[in-house]
Amino acid sequence: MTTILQQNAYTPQSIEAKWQATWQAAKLHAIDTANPEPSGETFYCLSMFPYPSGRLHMGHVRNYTLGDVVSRIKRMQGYTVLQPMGWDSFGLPAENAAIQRNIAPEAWTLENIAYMRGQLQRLGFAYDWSREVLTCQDDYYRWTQWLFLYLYQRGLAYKKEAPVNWCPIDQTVLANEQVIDGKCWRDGALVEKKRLSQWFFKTTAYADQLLDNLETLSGWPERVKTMQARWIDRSLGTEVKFDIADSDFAIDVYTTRADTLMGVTYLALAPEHPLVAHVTRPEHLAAVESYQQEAKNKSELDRTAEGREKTGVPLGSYAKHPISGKLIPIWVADYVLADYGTGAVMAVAAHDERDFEFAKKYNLPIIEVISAPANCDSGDQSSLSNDKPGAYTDKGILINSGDFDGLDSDAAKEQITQFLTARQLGQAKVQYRLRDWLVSRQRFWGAPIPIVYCEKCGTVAVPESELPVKLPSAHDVDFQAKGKSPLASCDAFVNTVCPNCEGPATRETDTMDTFVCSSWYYLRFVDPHNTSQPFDPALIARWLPVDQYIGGIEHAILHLMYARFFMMALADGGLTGCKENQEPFKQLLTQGMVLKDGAKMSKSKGNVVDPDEILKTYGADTARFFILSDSPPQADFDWKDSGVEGCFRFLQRVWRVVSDARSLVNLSAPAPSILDDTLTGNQKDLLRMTHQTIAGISRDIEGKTSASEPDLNASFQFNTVVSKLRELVNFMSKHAIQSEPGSQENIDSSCPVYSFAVSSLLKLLAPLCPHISEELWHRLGGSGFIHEQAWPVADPAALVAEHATVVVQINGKLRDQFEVATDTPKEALEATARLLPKIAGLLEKQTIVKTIVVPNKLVNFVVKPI
RNA sequence: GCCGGUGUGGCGGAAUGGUAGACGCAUGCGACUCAAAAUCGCACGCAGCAAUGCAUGUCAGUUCGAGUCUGACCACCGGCACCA
Repeated sequence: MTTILQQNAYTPQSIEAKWQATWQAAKLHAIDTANPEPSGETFYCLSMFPYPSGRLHMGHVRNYTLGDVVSRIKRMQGYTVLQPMGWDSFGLPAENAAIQRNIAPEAWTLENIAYMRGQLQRLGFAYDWSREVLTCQDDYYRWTQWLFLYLYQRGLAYKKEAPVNWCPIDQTVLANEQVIDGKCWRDGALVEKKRLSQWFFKTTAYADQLLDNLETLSGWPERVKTMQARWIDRSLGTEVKFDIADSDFAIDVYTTRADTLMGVTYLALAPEHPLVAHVTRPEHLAAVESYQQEAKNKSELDRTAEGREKTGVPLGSYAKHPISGKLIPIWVADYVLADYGTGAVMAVAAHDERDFEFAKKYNLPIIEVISAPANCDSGDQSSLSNDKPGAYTDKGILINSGDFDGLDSDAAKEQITQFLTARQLGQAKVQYRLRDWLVSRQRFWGAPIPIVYCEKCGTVAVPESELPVKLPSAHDVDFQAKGKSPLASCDAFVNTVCPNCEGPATRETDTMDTFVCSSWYYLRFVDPHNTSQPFDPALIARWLPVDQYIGGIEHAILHLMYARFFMMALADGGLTGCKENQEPFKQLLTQGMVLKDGAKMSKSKGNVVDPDEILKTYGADTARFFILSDSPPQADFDWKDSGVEGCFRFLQRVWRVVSDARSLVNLSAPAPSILDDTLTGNQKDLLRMTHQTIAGISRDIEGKTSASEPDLNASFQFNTVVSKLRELVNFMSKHAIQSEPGSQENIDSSCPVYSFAVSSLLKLLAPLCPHISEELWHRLGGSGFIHEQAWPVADPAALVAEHATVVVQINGKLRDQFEVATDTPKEALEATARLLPKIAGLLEKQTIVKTIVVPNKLVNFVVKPI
């Protein structure tokens, strides 16, 4: 039995648990993706699923609150909303726990998931838990393996030996995208280069599509698109072949400046270039080899350090210029990167800063072939001086270039490329910075790569019927195996029979990068229990792309590009329902970080806020309300304990304002009309205020659009939603009294206007604070769940105020103001303004040049002295 | 260096080209209370007793009117960086 006292106090903990259980029992958030409501449109709202690290942090709370509010609003607006949740549950920390604490990775992972799932439930998120997926379970990773084979069969997965990034701490290779400033993205260890045979996904096959499609993603933040574009970095240039004198070899170089071809004075090869060994003159061999060794010993970071002095040694051999036939010395220099272009460059010292620096240092000739256009006075016009401070790198007019003299750079690029192509000395070439995605990992806790090596048949794909290739038990592997996958230590796993010839064979022992698992989870959520295929393409056609995706900016390149690659590759095989369905995420919101008192939360600083503590003290509604309040979602959010207090106070006020009047409020009463003349002035004011709040909040959640330049990035302005809810509650608590009749000043709580205000408030608050609004809704006798109610719609007639404050300006400066009835004619406004004593005084001895009148807003007198 | 973003009180932040600082936090004063907490009320950009003046990173421009539009610059944050 609850006592009167308890009924009157706001005790979030008991309310929240009760409603969470009730909603779950009523399957309020479960949907059938195969049969969405016939009437409603679908809306797929997805937050990036978490890695089960142990417990939620405030970044999760912010991410998932944003997604939950969007989902709940869309549902009230009539959409069939899919909001699933799952776990990105393969990964290294589980393995480290196994090593350090002797817990099996699976046990550690499942324990964390159980705890974190409980936290998500206590926060009241409206997930359809029947769709939960764990990427580490074989009913999921069997399809990750299936998709690997799908890519393999389409030539998009291949194995090759290549210099790869090796992290000495994680004891595994890394993708290019996982190396930041030469260091491992996870632990900051200096990455080493190793030559290994590894599996790659051919992301470069989609380089153009990944780049070009960015333009269609109008719902993505500009900075994410820019980051991806620069990562892919397409450049259009020319490959030029240089024959080597007295040799059968030729060196291909890549250049974007074919117009400078006649200015080439040497060639430079990367130390790793395979031809170095073949074209070095015997007398130079010792010096070249020692230079190569030196380069090898330097770390990636050292080699690319900013402002480093360029070095190199000559090979003693010469190349023939493809047009002039002149002999050009060949050098090896470590400023040339082995893995961009052809690993060799034609050096044009006069027009490239790096080549210029190198030529100066080693006294190589500098030939100017581009002069600044005549109408451009920036460049140094005096020709061939030896003491130029630097290279002229802009476009210009060709000189010293024989038949090409006088052309401008753009025309020259084209004509020189044509000239070379006709003689088979070169060709136009597109070059990307993007590399193929290295997906092999020498780790245990990941999806095994479903490949078998047979002595007779070679590399053989595991047949679909034999999937999943299951991970062995953690007891049977040695996690400490250095430099190779722990799976290689498990004979029972390694030794198998060839699916082709049934002869002895061994399994691939590497597992897949966990980013492979997370590249397709948004597809599985639509059809999570399918046992015959990863997902039904017909369902994908209906639900994809994800309407709203929400997550951290740290995935701007990694996850978001891999997922786009997957979707494109699947679209080409018809697995996404139709070929056009090739982008996974229509709208993307990248939320800012959660800070504490202006600083990044970190364990070492001891300023981490634990969501559990907040839940215990204030409840989920307060936590949700606060994290939505102070900053727009894209900006960083500063967690302040006093701010949480303020939000808790606010919800207590809502509780009081609503429940004080609960016997008088009638939620089923029809909404009063603003035209009803029996309403008092104050009642009309509250009615207008309520409609204005509905209109304002509805606008804030649709994203900003200005008439002149629609901002297509829908931004959810939940911080201003919070402000508007506070204003409405302020207004209500100021004007409401409890059934004290006869007062004209205040609003009787029993009047229909008050009931309307209360029901609107609860509906507007429901997506943000689902528990308190549900509780109050029921206490006031509302029918059904509040989350099933229709989103309120503002009455345009009630948005017009009765009075307007008109501002009077003189020469644009504010001088006075007055109140008038709305829509008072211009002439009357001007006349009234002139007669204001203050204005009249100021207008003396002035000539009015012009008067601007904006109805309901202002009167501006433009004056000058007589 | 290149690319992107952001600059508004003590703080987080509001402002369809039309009253800059909504809403909140912090602070101060007052009411209630034996007292405290809670709650409620008032004040709160800067200078000034006031009238008033000055204020949205800086400098120009457009406009009757600019935080908002245009141009140049500065600062900070983020991404990439010897990419030929």
